[in-house]
Amino acid sequence: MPHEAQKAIARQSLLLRSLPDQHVDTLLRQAIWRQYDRGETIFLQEEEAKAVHVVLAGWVKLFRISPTGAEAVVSVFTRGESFGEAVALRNVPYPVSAEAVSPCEVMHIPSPVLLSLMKEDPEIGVSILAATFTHLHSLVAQLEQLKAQTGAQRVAEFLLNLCDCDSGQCEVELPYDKMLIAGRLGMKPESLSRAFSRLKPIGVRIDRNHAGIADMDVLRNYAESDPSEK
Amino acid sequence: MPHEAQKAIARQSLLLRSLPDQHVDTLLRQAIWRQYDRGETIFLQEEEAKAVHVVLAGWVKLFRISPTGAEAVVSVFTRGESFGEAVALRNVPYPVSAEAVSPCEVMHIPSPVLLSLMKEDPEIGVSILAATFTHLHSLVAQLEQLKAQTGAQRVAEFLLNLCDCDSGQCEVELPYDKMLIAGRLGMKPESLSRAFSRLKPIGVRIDRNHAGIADMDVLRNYAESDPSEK
DNA sequence: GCTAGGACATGACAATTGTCAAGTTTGAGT
DNA sequence: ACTCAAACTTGACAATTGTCATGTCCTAGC
Repeated sequence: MPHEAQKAIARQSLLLRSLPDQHVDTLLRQAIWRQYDRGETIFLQEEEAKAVHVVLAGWVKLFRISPTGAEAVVSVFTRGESFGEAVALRNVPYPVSAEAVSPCEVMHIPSPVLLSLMKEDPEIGVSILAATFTHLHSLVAQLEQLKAQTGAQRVAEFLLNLCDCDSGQCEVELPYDKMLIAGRLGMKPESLSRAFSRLKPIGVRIDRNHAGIADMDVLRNYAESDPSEK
Repeated sequence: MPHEAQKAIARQSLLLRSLPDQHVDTLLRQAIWRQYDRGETIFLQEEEAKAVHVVLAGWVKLFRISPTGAEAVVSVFTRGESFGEAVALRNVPYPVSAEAVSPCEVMHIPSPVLLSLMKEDPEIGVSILAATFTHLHSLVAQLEQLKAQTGAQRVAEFLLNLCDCDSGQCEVELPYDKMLIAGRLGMKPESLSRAFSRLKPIGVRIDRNHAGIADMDVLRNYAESDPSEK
């Protein structure tokens, strides 16, 4: 039972925004609208994909549990972002699990609905590819970060991506748990704490309540400088 | 001027093998067939994508140069594998560069050809999504490795994926430079050397000529065990 | 056959990160 | 207001990895 506001968010999502209104209406009409509590599972790794998911509110994490039991966070999505496109259209098992990390509203588009619409208009395929490419690109960026930057530099880049403004002093508010941030950046919570300590000398001040300020230019310079110069 | 053998390899690629023969013929007829020397660039990061690429022979690496100048290897492709699908169909710039790391034969399918065929048959879109999903999946697997495994464990998994057999003693042949393997696994060449040393006690013996043997079961057990137990 | 350069191995050392073990802070529930 | 658990910080220590330097092996080119 979606509100108009929720529909508006869905329409603005990368997945749907370039499609003709008529198709979007069709999809929204047949979508499933659900709420999730913090910690609730949306789907599990190896489960077969039956829908594409669009986050309308809150935060959702995608993660993998390795054979050793360690959790690796793959990505974290919020309002207007979608995931599971490539998997849903092929009836293959999810390579990751999805869990709400805050109270969430999520729209599910059943894959048969998407597939049948795609047969009518191949443009749908392009939209799905667009969303999938965005994910590919963000994974590639993450790989580069992990392979070529230190922990503190990854934190600096994470803060940069959080802010709307792109230069000068900026207010920052961490969107979720530091434990989750640590996972997302591929480190232990203790290392994240130390990374924040290292950023203090360059003017980053974020207290326990997860808010603070930082200078974007200084951060960018730090993130892009050679690790061996420090 | 493709040989029949090359065409056969192209037909077996993940990208084309599930398409009707008629479409494959159309694509092969309009494809561009090229050779590359070791070290030659196939395309550069930020360049606009004009084609999808299918490797017919040799090895191609995709990599990014970070702002600091460090190179991060994203993936390495060989015979029957394709790349650039999601980018080519959207006229966006490549997020990575591509370079031949051995003498190569590569087939290029111009994106307009693919796009126009896709309008006739949406099934093409599904094939492209299939290939794109494979890349997504492999990037996710790589992220998990980097975030949850030690260097030596990543090497063990790399060796596992090289072999056809899945248990017992196996012959292994490293497909390319150790420098490149190190990049692919997110470490320095020196660390790779040390990782190989650590695998010696569990029966992995690979000499300078890049060939040797290893026990798959022992390797799998090593790769999946908790790093802290060692 | 000789030579030069690149790939690779190894040792010593420094920097980074994980691990373990305290302590503090915070917030939800009583 | 009190309590408890979880999130977070910090310190000490160990393990891993990067860096630098050196030496060996292999190969392409002369």
